Amino acid sequence: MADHAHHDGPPLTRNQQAVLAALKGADKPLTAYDVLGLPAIRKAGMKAPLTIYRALDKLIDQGLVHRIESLNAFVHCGHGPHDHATGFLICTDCGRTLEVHLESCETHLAGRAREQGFAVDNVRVEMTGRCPECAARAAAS
Amino acid sequence: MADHAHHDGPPLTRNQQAVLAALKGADKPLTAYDVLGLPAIRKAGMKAPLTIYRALDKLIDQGLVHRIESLNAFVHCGHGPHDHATGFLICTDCGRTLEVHLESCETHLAGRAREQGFAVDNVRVEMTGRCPECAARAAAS
DNA sequence: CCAAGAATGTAATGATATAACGTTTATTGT
DNA sequence: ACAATAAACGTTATATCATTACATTCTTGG
Repeated sequence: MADHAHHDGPPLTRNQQAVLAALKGADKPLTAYDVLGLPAIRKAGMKAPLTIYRALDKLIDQGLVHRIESLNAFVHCGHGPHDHATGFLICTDCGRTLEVHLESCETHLAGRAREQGFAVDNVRVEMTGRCPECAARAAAS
Repeated sequence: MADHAHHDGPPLTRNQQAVLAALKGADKPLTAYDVLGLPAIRKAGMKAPLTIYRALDKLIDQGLVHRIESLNAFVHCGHGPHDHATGFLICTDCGRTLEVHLESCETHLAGRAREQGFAVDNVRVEMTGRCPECAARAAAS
């Protein structure tokens, strides 16, 4: 099996692979400096923030990683590349995020924009709240 | 007329008034350091970033100002305080933003979250693209 | 007035992100 | 294969965004 099973962009470089693997292995979004601090990343020889940001930029271009604006953090896109808008559910208790696809909503949102004469390129939705586990734990207490 | 016509929260302090006035006078979102650099702000005696951030925090609490996450910038809420979600249309050419209300969309978005067992507190939507003026200018060239 | 809480001032620092420049590695055309 | 080009990378410094810590002043209710 190729090292880019769901992916038809250019093959990933060593640095890009290392950063993508780091995000895949994390259970929540990581900042660039979080990534930089990981042993596996240091082992791969990456030691400057710019190295991480460059890899992240490419991964984002290819749709393999998303940036969570309100956290200044990055998360692996579990659904593989896709072209419709995505939303993120961010748990304020545990910090984990869930990605939701917004096929239908996107049309609606972009429509609200078009009413204003605005030509939309990109839609980002971030919602904070409690994930099922944390909501349950809070209810139990 | 009182100095808080559409507003029933606590009266604004001098610093808060100065920062709010700065944002009202700007034609696009300002960063905290943009605000700090304004002559009117220096005249008001504010000279440290923290002073600006503290005022912004209070204004945001009261719904008079919104933070645009993807710009790390702040904008006056032209609609007065409100409790439904808002979206921002951010022009990538001129940097101006338009605020749109998402009464109907919010339900939809929160519904997508609820499907996942997620209890949503807060919804933020940011869309990038071209404003009517910049789209027209681009088409003309 | 006086105590309590909120807001502010000041300095230092922490956290996030990019610029500038040179070198190395990969790709492409011939 | 080889040179030309482009992409990625390394290194250092720096720019940009935000908070901690602690002392002081202002406001407000008793």
